[in-house]
Amino acid sequence: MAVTIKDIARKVGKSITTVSRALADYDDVSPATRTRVRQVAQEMGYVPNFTAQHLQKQQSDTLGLILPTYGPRFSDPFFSEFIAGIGNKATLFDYDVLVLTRAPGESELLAYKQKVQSRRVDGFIIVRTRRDDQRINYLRSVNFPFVAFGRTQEPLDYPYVDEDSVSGMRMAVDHLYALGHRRIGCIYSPELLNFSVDRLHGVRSRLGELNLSMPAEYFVQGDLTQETGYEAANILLGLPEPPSAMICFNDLMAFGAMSAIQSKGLVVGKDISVTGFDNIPSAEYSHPPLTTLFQPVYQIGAKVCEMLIQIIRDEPLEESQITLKPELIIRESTGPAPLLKGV
Amino acid sequence: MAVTIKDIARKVGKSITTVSRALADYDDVSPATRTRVRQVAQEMGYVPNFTAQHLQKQQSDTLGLILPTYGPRFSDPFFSEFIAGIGNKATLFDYDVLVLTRAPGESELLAYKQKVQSRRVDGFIIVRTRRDDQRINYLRSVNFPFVAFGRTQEPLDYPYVDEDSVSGMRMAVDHLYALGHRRIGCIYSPELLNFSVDRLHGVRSRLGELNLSMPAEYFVQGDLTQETGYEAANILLGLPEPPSAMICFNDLMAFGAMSAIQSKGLVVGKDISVTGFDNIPSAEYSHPPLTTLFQPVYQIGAKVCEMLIQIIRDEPLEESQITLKPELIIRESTGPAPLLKGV
DNA sequence: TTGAAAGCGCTAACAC
DNA sequence: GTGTTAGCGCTTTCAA
Repeated sequence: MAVTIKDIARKVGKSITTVSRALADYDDVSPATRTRVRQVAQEMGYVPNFTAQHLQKQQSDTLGLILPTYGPRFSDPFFSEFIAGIGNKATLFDYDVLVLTRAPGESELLAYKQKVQSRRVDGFIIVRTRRDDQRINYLRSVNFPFVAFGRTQEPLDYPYVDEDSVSGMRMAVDHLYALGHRRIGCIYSPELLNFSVDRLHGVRSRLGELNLSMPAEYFVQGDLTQETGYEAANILLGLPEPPSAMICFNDLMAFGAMSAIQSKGLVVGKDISVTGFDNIPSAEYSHPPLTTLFQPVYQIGAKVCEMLIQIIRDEPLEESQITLKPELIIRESTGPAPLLKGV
Repeated sequence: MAVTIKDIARKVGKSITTVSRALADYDDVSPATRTRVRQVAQEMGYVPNFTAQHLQKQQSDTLGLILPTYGPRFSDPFFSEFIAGIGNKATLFDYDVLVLTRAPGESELLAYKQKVQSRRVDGFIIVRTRRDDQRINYLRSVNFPFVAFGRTQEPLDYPYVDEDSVSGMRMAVDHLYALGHRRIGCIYSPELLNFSVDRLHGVRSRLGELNLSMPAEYFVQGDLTQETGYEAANILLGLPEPPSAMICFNDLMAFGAMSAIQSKGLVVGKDISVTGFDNIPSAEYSHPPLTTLFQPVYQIGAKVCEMLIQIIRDEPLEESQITLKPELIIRESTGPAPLLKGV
């Protein structure tokens, strides 16, 4: 069985109190005792019992992350990178990360409540914020520590890191416009997600300023998977007058779109241009390499995690609402518009 | 502050013991008391304190998963799907999953030891087994519950789920052979990973039986990322006599390889054939769609999780060592060999 | 400098 | 059917 401070106390011939203090580096233990205790602890392979320690301290040193999973095939590289960012930073500060999976909705919210009330975690990281986000509403209402990746539609006062989707999308539009594209289609994501709305706004506002037409059928919704990107692109390609460029709301859908375009015998970056969002590692090695907006997901995960730990520890945040400018990475999936029309 | 059984006891006018028993559905509480207690608990929004409960029960109802992360850009869809499988199954059985990230090596092993000794988790799920796996050696040595996805080189007695890499690869070789390919290259993965060795063996053994030559330069190592798949394919393409087909040890590397081939103006499935392994969702929507070996990662995650819970609960396993036959999914990335040589 | 004792919130053996 | 009591492993007053 596991070694406890009792075992150490017995061996050293001191009380458990002394052992506890020696281990915790209190200054009221004699150096001799301290040394002896620590040595014996080492020898016996003592590791504090996590549960006991935390029952006493009334904290768990654990961060919660509830992944919004939809279907069973949940394979978005976005999340593994985000988890890596969180995990590595948490390790640095001696926190653990509890990862749950829930489909958005009632059971998801229940999981938040249950974890909060059972004191299972000290704080939450919220990912993929929704326009009106019940998770955030709840955590705010009970004043429980959390940091979100993303904003909500109403500007609320809570700590987050987000990218500036609007300006990102405006950059994408500008890039395509400069290449001569005048018919620009868009494969967007569910409007439940707040970034979808921002990105849509970015696309639409810039398109409008440039006096480009934006017929309703140029906007097709996907669900951020490669599959729906493929299908959406096929819909766009089937239009009487298909767009010469497609703005996709993430890289995965962009890959699907490229694939659909290529299946029709068209060349991406020549016949039809495609842009993505995220710049997942694959984006650099797709064919053709993908023009996309770089969002440092790993760093954002790390940052969000660090902020949360600071909040839990009651340390002041230098900045509690961070908005990052995405960077447009131009690769070969975008090129000059094939036929310049209406210039 | 959170409601405790003490609060309920006070309100109901009973002892905390009775409350505890009523809540736990013991049969020695009067129906009236039980009903009353439960109702009050409900009203007050009582949620048991996780830590206290588990200090007492000497278990954590938590499963550990330590992800072997290398660089910062850890974005393998394999893992998000695996996590989803584990997470959803764990939810079903009321377990939580603790996810850590560690680069393979000393600190990783230390994390295992630390979590075991602090009783932080009740069991571990091991992913991507190594040939001689220290994690497994350790957990076996301390007799701590775990289930692995994958085997080790020495057949050890521990519970696992694995795919039959050898026969999978033999199927891939056969498929290419039937298409007329005689020069078959291979983009493999680090031999530290046990499946790499198995897959290599599968490729080599079948190639040998078919009397096909396998020059050393036809075997290039990658690290399972798209990037290295791209680079490895370029090496193969630069050979004086490049292979007409490339067998890749996962889908991501296959995508990279396809991209490299296409960058050279060659057509995948016509000039050069490519196969993958995993069948991640993207495989169906790549261009061309990828011929690959299907490994049901989500289901494996779920299965491994379920087995672990059974072990923790001391329930008998119907089968403790499961080997799944991968299924060859033929798509357009493979086609007839361009020039039939040496037939 | 050290130890006894209380208590974190809960469960369970035992007595009534 | 219910309460008393002890105890899970640890931290932390308080007293010596």
